[in-house]
Amino acid sequence: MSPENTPRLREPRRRRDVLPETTVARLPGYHSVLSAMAASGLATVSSEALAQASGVSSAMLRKDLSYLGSYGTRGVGYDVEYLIYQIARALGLAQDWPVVIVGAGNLGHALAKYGGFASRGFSVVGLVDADPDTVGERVGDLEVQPMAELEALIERTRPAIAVIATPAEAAQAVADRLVAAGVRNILSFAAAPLSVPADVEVRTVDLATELQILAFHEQRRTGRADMTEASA
Amino acid sequence: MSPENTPRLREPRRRRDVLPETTVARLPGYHSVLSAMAASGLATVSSEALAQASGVSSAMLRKDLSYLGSYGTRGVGYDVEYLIYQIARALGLAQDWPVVIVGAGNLGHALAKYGGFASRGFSVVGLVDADPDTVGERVGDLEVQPMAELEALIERTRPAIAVIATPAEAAQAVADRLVAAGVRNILSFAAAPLSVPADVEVRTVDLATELQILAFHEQRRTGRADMTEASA
DNA sequence: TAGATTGTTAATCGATTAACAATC
DNA sequence: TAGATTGTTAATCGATTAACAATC
Repeated sequence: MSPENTPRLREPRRRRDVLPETTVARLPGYHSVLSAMAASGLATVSSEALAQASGVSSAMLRKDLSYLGSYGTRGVGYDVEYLIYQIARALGLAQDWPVVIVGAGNLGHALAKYGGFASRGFSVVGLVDADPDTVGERVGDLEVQPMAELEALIERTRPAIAVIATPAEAAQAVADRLVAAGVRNILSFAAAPLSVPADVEVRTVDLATELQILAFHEQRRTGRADMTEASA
Repeated sequence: MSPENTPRLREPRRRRDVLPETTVARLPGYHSVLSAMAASGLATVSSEALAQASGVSSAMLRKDLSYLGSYGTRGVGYDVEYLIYQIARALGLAQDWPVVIVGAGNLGHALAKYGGFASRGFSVVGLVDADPDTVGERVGDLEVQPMAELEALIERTRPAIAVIATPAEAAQAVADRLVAAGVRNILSFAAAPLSVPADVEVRTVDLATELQILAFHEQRRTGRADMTEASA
């Protein structure tokens, strides 16, 4: 980035292409709703209708789309196909991204076979596990590789993303090896804060925490005596 | 705060026990870090040390904890055991929450067997699937029930939370049935916006979207020609 | 008392919502 | 032209960070 005309002093909003993280997180949803609309033959859609179908407000939708550019027509709405194309381009949906999964337990196993990835442009190209009993097992058309092969596997397949599906205790060590091997994007299912260099993107999905958050709401709703209830 | 002197007109911050959603989402992390500390014999911890280990700033940690009450000692720090107890109480970790899973495909299967739930107070008490070939299959010590049994299962087990692990197309219909049967907390893995009454809590985890967000960053990092790069 | 560290208030930052001028 | 709807600006809201007085 920054070809020859380097920014003068401090650039006011870095480049032009910085989408807020919250916007990026919503774009896949718009894309999938639009795809369904296109499949049902819809040619044009208003921000109101698309927002409704996506479960957001129309103001937020228009704001989100405005970061991509001006692809709507006032008084008319958005061309469905064209908007699909623009969102796909922004997200990098055009290409196929190779993914390596570390940990072939229940979750790693399920993720490797998960159809939802392939359909959205991700190919699981490798699956490794520390347990010798699991190594060699066939999962879909992959064979579980030994942990020792991790670096060689990354070297060979050059994954854009690595998924950590190991126990929490192993997660940091795995992350360190992934980073050292050149991986810059990690999706972790381990309930442990990962420490990585600033240029590495990490997203953590902790399934038990998700349930915990819901349990908290349930507890509040049913008014557990020790928590709420103290009013006269 | 305010035991008998109930707030006059509009209460300024609803009750007293409203934790910001962001705070609730971080409490499980603090709890697990503290548990590890307790296991290693640590009796007391400062906000600085706990924050560091949890991957947040000490200011944010203190703010989060202050919503629960004043459980630290100035000049000293927090008593590890006591803080564990208070967080557990706030989150509802004391009790065991029954969970029903709808959809016994790759993901539902893995979730039913996932050890991370049991260890955090959740018991999977039922697993249903629409596919007659899957019904009757044994998963852990559960047997996959037919979809028609959903209401009866809920009636019998009274789950605090239901997990939707069906294809996106089926998700809304499943949610409707869950809500009608009395479920008030839903964790959905289906990439579809669910429409539910206001008193129903829904959390959506879309695995493909998580990868998509990372792919976006990878694309930006490697500077795909069509996205950025247009400057003179 | 001197040093450490909490709990809280105020400042900052970012994201969402509302409103409307531009324009099809 | 009259009606519809975008793209954007300004207002609001909420969450994070900084700072520090209270207090162990």
